[in-house]
Amino acid sequence: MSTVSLAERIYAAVRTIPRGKVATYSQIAALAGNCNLRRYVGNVLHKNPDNSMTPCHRVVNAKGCCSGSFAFGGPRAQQEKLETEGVAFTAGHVDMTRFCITEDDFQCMEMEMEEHDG
DNA sequence: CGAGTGACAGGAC
DNA sequence: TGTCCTGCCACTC
Repeated sequence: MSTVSLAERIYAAVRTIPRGKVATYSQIAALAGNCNLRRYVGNVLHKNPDNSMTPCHRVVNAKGCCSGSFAFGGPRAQQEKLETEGVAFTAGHVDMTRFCITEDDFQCMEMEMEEHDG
């Protein structure tokens, strides 16, 4: 069961995003245990933008862009980080058809979550 | 029109 | 107090 707080599970979910992929808020929320937490995901990421510990640059909205209004050091930094990992940008946003996590990735992430959670 | 989304804001416990 | 959840609502497809 959950031995950690919900916020920590959200971070853990973000950390399980495979390199070279991105995930949406809904997917992170689902991974954390409740798909209705999608609002809380953004909330919690904003409250703790410690991107050194949590690769929040791999978290984008459903369209594949960062919010635009706010990001750790600007949307530009997010793009550069992602490009370094192999995530290509198209017309200013991530090509979700290629870089959004798949169901396969999702299940791997769930297993990793269990390992961390116990 | 309905369904999905959200880097918010605020209420509930 | 902090953590969790949920509403609103404009926007997109």
